Amino acid sequence: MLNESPSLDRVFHALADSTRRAMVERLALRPMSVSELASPFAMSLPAVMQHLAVLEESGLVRSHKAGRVRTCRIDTETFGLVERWTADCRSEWEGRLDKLEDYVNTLKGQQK
Amino acid sequence: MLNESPSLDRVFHALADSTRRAMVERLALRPMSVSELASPFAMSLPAVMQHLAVLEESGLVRSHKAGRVRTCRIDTETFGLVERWTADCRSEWEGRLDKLEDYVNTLKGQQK
DNA sequence: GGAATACTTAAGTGCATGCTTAACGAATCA
DNA sequence: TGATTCGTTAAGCATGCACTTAAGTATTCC
Repeated sequence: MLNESPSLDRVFHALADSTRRAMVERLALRPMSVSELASPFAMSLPAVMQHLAVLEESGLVRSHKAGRVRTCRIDTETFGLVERWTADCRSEWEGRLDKLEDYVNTLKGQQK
Repeated sequence: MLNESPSLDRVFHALADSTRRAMVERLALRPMSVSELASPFAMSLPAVMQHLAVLEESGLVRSHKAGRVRTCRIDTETFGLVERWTADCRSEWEGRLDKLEDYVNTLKGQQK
């Protein structure tokens, strides 16, 4: 299993906060400005900016500024990191279960 | 999108630490005792126990004790939570891109 | 029974995280 | 030009996290 720990640390940590996940869910609907993104959250704008910084450092979100407006969008490529890691773990485990099943079947065959 | 925040918080937080991810990767190979699980890590056993507690509370790992040995195994069902959430975000986003593409194609058609 | 094994609990420490308020900067509008 | 809007920076604070060491508690082995 390939070890991309530093970025996986960042990605999972970014997603471990429900405010940040809600921000990602909002940005999955469409790109939006910082203040529009912030509007449903009962916290100060600097707090939202800090969450946004965490999301950007993780690679889950990108943004660019035009005039005084910063527009944010999600970057689905980074979601691939998460999906790949979990799928790798799962397939390793399920492959093992299959081999175990084969082994049990072999034993059953020998008993006859 | 269904909001399973409390458990998603726990699951993502559990996976945000490289030691805990390495523990999960080890347990994906096969179930093992606490001390075997702990053996490759350069930290005290209590530290490993604390990581294990986080993993168990998240539902990613289960364990049971027989005699003085506690055996740990991963629970792939909980991985489904992660996979579902990320897939939901991705499909929401990609659905939007498709609709945008349709719209662009409509405009192109109108130009002719 | 006594020693070794396999965990478990408790308490403490230093650093990271998630906020806050209070300014400040820069683009747009009247 | 002056006011407003949109975002940014800085500083501070309470809480949480990832460890540590030290001292337990059951089991199993000899």
